[in-house]
Amino acid sequence: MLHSYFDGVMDVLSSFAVRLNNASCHEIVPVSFFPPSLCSTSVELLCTQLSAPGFRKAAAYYGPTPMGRSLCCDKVGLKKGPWTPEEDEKLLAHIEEHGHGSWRALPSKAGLQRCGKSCRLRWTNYLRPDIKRGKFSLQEEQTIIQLHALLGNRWSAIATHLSRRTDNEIKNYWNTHLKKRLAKMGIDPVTHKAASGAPVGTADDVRSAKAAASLSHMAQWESARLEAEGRLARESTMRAAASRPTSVPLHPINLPEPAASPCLGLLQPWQGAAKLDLESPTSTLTFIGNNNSVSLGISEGDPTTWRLRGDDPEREEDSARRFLRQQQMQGLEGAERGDEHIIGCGEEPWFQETVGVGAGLTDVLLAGSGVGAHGALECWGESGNGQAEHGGQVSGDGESSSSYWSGILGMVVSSEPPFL
DNA sequence: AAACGTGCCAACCGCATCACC
DNA sequence: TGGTGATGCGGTTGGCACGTT
Repeated sequence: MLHSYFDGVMDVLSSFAVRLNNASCHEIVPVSFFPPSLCSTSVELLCTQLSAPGFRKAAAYYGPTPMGRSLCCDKVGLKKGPWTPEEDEKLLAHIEEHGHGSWRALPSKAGLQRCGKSCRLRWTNYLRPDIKRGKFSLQEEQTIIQLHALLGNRWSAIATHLSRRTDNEIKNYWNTHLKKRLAKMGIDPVTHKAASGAPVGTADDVRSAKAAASLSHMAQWESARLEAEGRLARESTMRAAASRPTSVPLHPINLPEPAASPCLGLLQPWQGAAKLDLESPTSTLTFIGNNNSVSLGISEGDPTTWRLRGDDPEREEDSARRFLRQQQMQGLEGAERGDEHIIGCGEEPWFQETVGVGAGLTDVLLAGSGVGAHGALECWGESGNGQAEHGGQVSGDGESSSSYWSGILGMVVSSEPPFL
């Protein structure tokens, strides 16, 4: 049995005359490849044969293992670990010239002894030219916390709200910094609830309850808004496509892959929605309470400005009216009292211009809770190194960092996970 | 100076989902 | 419609850097 098995292995390997150098036995054949009953001497003997010219790394192409599971290309024979500058250079040069195309095919084309998966990761998490690196700003931190409260560990969705940050970077930052800080403050970083017995929430239960209600409502609000937006976006796209010459792109042509809409990104995890075919870096929704006039729009900031706002006022108003009715039925006051709620990426220039520094999701989250302005916005002051991060309502009186976290605390305390 | 502990982050792994046939 | 390969995503790990003892 054993004999025939390894005969089979050798036959298969023989069919691949892959000549590669400098690979040790265990680099070309995974340990799991061998039956546990095989003694180490036999393994070494077999390895010696496998290491012979013509057999090296051929196991990478071998099919089912004795366990019946096919081997992934990156399990065997290919280089792992940190990337060298030379490899980076090769990968960059190849992608700049040809694009990445099929990641699986890329390594051989680029002359890299890596699997496609590794190349993709290296590109998306490190080499991509539009990646922002370095210290996270307070605003980015706040955005991450807010979105995490809404989305949970959906790092890719969160990353779409933090332009130029990768999901991996955000995930790492959360795990190494933010989670610990929340935990220190007595907040469960998973549920964003006050941990039992923690000092959090003892000051003002009513306020906490309102914050929870606000956050929960926020999720519902966003869901309804996105539903309307998604429909509008699809319709607008179709209209735009029908009326626009085909040579006029929606997106800058030099963008290889337009960034997915953050807000549309939110929609998917919440509603399990299918992919929408419209991308924009944000969307805005404005309610003006007195006359129930509503504008629902999707806009994209510079340099690629195209607006759907007002494309079809009747339809937009219909969507928003329905949403307003829904909110009224839920006893929501915020949408009716003239507040302007705009959700988006707080760090984006368009966002700053539209709603002012420091506003945005936080406002919405805190609207009606009594926490808002003093809870979170005023405390956006200084980062750890003392550098002013935001021009908004910085207290400037030394509260800065601590009050910032107090604001976060007020926001997330006792909140319920959305849509569960 | 050495040993040890901790923080950090790039990279890996496995599963889920998508796309294509 | 099911199968298969490609890709995306989130959890986890390995190893380096730095601080502490």
